[in-house]
Amino acid sequence: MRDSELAQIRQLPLFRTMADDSFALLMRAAYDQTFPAFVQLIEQGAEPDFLHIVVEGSVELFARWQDRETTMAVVRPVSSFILAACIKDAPYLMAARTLEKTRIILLPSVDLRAVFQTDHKFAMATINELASCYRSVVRHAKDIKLRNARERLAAYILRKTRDSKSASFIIPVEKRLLASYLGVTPESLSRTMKSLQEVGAKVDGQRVIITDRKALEAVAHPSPLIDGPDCDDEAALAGAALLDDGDDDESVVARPYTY
Amino acid sequence: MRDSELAQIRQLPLFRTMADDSFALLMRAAYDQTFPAFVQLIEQGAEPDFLHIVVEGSVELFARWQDRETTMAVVRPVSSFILAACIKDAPYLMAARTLEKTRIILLPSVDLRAVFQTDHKFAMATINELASCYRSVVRHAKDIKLRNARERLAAYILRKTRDSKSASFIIPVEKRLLASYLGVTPESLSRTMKSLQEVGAKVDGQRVIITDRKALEAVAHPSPLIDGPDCDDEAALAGAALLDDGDDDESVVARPYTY
DNA sequence: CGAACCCTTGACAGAAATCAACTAAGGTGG
DNA sequence: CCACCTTAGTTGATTTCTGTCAAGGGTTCG
Repeated sequence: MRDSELAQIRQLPLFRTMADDSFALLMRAAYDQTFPAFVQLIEQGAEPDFLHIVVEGSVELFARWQDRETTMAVVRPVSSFILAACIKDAPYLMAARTLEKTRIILLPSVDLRAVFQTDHKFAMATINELASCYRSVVRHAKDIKLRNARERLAAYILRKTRDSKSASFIIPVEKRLLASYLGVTPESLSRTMKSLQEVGAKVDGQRVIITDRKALEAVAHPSPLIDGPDCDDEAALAGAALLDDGDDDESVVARPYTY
Repeated sequence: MRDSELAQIRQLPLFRTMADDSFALLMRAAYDQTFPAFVQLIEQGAEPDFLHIVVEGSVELFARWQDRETTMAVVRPVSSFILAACIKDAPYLMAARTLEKTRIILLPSVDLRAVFQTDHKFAMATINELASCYRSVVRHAKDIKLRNARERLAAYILRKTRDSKSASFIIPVEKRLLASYLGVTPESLSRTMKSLQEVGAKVDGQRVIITDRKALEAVAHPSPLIDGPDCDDEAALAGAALLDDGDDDESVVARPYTY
């Protein structure tokens, strides 16, 4: 593995505080692999062999049931995913696939479990990571249960432009994926998007332009208790991730789901 | 606080493995309070002062947005809730109210944070607890996003009778609350319940009787990746909780949400 | 160029919410 | 003890939202 990646991983909140030799031990058996686009990395129900860390590219976490699928999150560099399954050594609840050519570091989960048995700092970091992830899913569940499709989309748009000066942004994923994340069909998303033109959001291809933020806010009623802290972008779908440690309600960007 | 409660709490997975003096320190400043029914214990957005442990009675965790409410979980003895908020020292994402006369132990969250800085065993237990809670919410989100109301209800009924010999059970909460948990209106639940008569589930007041389990399964397609491990009951809404440690996919009963 | 795929649009169907009325059970107070 | 009130639950009528099915436009890529 290249030193530059190693350094980058070392700076992740999860690994930053741990002892040098713990880190070395963890990385000793690590793999560094690059996958093409649209490769399924893990299947739900499988046993967790590795903690995954996205170094370049992006990964979709999704869930399947019968013939249906829903995307739960998109993980971007540099973040880990499926931490919880690795910790519990229990079957993955979600599946994962690359959305583009993606570079992943794979840490054997046995090593992971061994190391946080001995390295208290690492255990503390893990606690923080898990608590953040937990809160992320709770917010997602609240979003889905409390708002309708229109309100969710409006809220998403506001999240994506919250702390940027700009009144427009590029949807960072295929619209069908955004639809799935928001819990609607692509057709519904398309129509809903159109209907938002009357309340302040125009769409042009992958670009969304906010024409009336106040009006949008009147629809979405954004709340930090659903949309996350002010500083962060949509953790799950936007998320350039973060070398920053902070609390999920104070950091620059909250960590995406970890599963 | 009475010794019997103390012993019971000590046996919780979260506290069982920690050092005696850590436990004593944690309990030193603990309150033991009994609340009447329908008292709001915490409000969403508030700062977490105490980790709550339900000793007797039951507590609803719910979320609010605009004029809407949705119940996220019901916590029963002996379980803690709002662990994640206490750890992160970040605002509660959910509110909590008693559903009946309820006895609660309150542990100052500053003590909590202090103790797992020093007690590695406790940190490990916290990691396990959080990972379980995380997986619970993921399952809830999957349930909501992947199944429709009818399928969710059928799955709920199957969960409630999964490992019992009996073909019937008593709905442990008001139906309106169950409706909210399942993400539908009370009217919808009532109608959906009725519609399930044709596929194997009769309802008589608070009692649900399964007349054709196979037919119900054909609707619900129960899966451990949504409905939880075989051994457990619906963690959130059923949950007599558990002095058992186990992994959420192996224990007798998974721990409810912790927030 | 054609095939495949994403997105959009339209027409329609189905699911669930809303509004309203009614029943039944439990509690209160005369 | 009974009239009265409140509230949970049910049922019916209707609207609203969202999904489904089908078709067409636009892109990309081999």
